[in-house]
Amino acid sequence: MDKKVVTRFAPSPTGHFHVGGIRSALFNFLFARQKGGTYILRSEDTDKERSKREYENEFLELFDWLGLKHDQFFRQSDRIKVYRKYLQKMIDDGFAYLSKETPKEEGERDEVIRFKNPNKKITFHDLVLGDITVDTTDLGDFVIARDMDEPLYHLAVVIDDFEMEVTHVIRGQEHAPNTPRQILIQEAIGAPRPLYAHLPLILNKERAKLSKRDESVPGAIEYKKRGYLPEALLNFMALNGWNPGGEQEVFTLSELIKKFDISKVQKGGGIFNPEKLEWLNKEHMKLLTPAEIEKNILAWLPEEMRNKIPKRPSFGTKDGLLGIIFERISKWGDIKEIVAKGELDFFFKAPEYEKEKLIFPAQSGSASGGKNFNLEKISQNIKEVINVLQALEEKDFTKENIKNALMILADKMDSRGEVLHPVRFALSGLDKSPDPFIIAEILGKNETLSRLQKAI
RNA sequence: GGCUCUAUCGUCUAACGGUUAGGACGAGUGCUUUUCAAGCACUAAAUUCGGGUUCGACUCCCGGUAGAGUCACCA
Repeated sequence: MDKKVVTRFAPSPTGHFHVGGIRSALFNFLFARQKGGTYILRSEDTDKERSKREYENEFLELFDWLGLKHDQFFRQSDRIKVYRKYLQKMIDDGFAYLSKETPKEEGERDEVIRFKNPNKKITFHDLVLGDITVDTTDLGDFVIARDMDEPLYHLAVVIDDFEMEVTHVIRGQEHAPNTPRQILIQEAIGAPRPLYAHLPLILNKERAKLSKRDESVPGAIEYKKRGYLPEALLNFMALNGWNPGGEQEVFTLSELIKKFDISKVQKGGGIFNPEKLEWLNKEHMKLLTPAEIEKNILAWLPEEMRNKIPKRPSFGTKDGLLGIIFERISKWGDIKEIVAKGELDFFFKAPEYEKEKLIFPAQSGSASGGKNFNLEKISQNIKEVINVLQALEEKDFTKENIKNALMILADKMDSRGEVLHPVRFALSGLDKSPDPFIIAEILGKNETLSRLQKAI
């Protein structure tokens, strides 16, 4: 029988968590879930100077939002006694020793604990990279602890993975060169060697590793703040450096759990592509139920709009107000942007505009152009529109009926824009807007007629 | 610089000795009852370079080149 799978993701709370870490966490999570194993989250805060609880809280919030639920949680600063025990044993067994030092930098001790390097070649098998051999002689007798109560990263990691019975160490490729020294420590404390899988790095546009200080790609929690969908982000991260083989690109978390295959992980690093994330997010939004979409759009709308929103019968449909907003965004946060640009204002109050703008703009390249039209002609057209719309009953004031009525008029003109544009502009006050029929329906008969009247 | 790793369209990737080298994002063009958005269709776009091995190489081997990572009393 195989041992029960145990994976772990071990971030250090020394800065804002970056998106690259999401994928490491995700792959550990996927692998454990798929194998019915355990997924451990471990906060590596042995560096007292730089570790901050606020950063830990940040990634805790992030994983909660993403739905990457861990089975166990550990904090290394809670385990100092454990490390001390192993440290003492290593010293007793001659694998480590106290070393007198001359401090080179401020804060450095004059006595540290060094690992007695046996200076040998270590070969380990990597599930992604294959066999890797490194001569550890270059490492020298490296420092494993400042003192008995201040272990350093490599020591703490090895002890924790051993005690927590971690079977698979899945982490970023930047750790690959460090692996041999961790193996050395394992051998010294008699720990079994876990299976390693070093993931390709996620790079920024400059092809450099994503880091906590990177400005070009925002910190992970930003994606929550900007209204991305957790599953979309996860889906996107999964597809950077891994691919199940088919042509499907949109996956839910449970599909990812089923399809994940560590042998299909890429070797080379991949650049983080924000446009693709944007597209994928929209794809996941389309998977939401109408009720979920309504709830989210309403939640992201400013309060004053939310309270005054015109709820026509068409409200929740593709051609209703929600539909209009939905097709213009690819993440919830975009709502704030279109609101800021004033693109929604006309639904809430009659637009102000210069009357000349009612004139259908001359088509570029068209010989006849729009010069023939003047305000009188436009005014005449709008009057006819009003007459036609008057005839519609309040209950029949729907997109289809309005369109049928107006198109008859529009088709009589040299160009449909001669009537369609002034109507659209009178209703919206914008050069670019949804089509006039939809706007009219959303506004309702009274408001539509009043705005047209005003235009005249 | 030493060590380690990597290399298919601009980007993410498929093809694990035999394909007109496929898909997606993005871009461009066009269509769709004015515009915008959305949608649809089409187009352009890649095997880093040399050598081998083989009937046949994106695929295997060697070398060059390029890129990345790592060499802390950080993780």
